[in-house]
Amino acid sequence: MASATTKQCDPARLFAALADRTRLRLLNLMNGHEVCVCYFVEILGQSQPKISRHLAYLRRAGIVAARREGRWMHYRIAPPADSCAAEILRATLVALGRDKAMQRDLDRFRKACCTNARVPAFGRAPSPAATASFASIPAG
Amino acid sequence: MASATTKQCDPARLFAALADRTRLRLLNLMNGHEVCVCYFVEILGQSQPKISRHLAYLRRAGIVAARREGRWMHYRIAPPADSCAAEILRATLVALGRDKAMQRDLDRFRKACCTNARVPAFGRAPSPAATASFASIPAG
DNA sequence: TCCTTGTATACGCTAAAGCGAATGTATTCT
DNA sequence: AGAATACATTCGCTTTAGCGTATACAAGGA
Repeated sequence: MASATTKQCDPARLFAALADRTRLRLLNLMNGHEVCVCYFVEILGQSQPKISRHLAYLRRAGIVAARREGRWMHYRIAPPADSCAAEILRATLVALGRDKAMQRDLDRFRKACCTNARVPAFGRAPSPAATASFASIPAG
Repeated sequence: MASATTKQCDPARLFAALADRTRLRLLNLMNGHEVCVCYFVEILGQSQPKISRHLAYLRRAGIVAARREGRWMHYRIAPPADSCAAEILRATLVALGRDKAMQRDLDRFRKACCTNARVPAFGRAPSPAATASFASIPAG
């Protein structure tokens, strides 16, 4: 209980975490889902270390949380303890939902989920599971 | 009218503008007021070029607007055209209002406004004028 | 145990951000 | 016109961020 005062409400840190397009794309994909790293790599078309580093960044910023399942790591959005930070993140996710490129990412994500077993890149990776979404986005 | 589609809704740019403590302090002071540069310099205790550069940054990001009055420049928060960006900015200002250091800045600002003519640093600078505030902050 | 798979981290590099100091520019005062 | 005031911009420097490449680690399968 010593660290109950979460103390991480420094807004500049939060904004620094959000000030990168790749990280915003990751957050957008995690909006409402718990996503495996291999999905990020496939959908964003970026190198695995790059994805991994940005996920670590988001994790250190207290925005996302991770869960291991065998060899796979699942990432999800973690509601910040500070209500103001949570509100900013919520507004951000809504804004991302309006971005064309972000919508295309989600389209590819949905398609990948359907054809999971058929896409070689995903191997035997478990399918993404739904989480509480911060902002409901009409699908298209 | 050719640039009616404001197009500047790139979230990463907005967050980059917000990802600096000095700029957040400036925005906080502008919340509800149109503020002269000399006030920023005095209250933040930072060099004038530094203040000026950060104000220029915020202006290029489309977050603040400036108005000249004789030798003085007044800066104010400019509501972003994009509603999502505006919402993020609003939430940000609310968050800043909870920050201790930001509250102290506002205290010093209010005190400076009262003793305007007596503080040498302000010379004959006009007093700040109220603007629509994005987030009402209880002065406690 | 060795090999493979999925992910994280370390390293070296390049580009960009932020800063202080100096200088430039616009406006007013005398 | 010349000096003073208020602010903006430039320059050189240091720090930091992001990237690709290579490597380390962790778990499962053979």
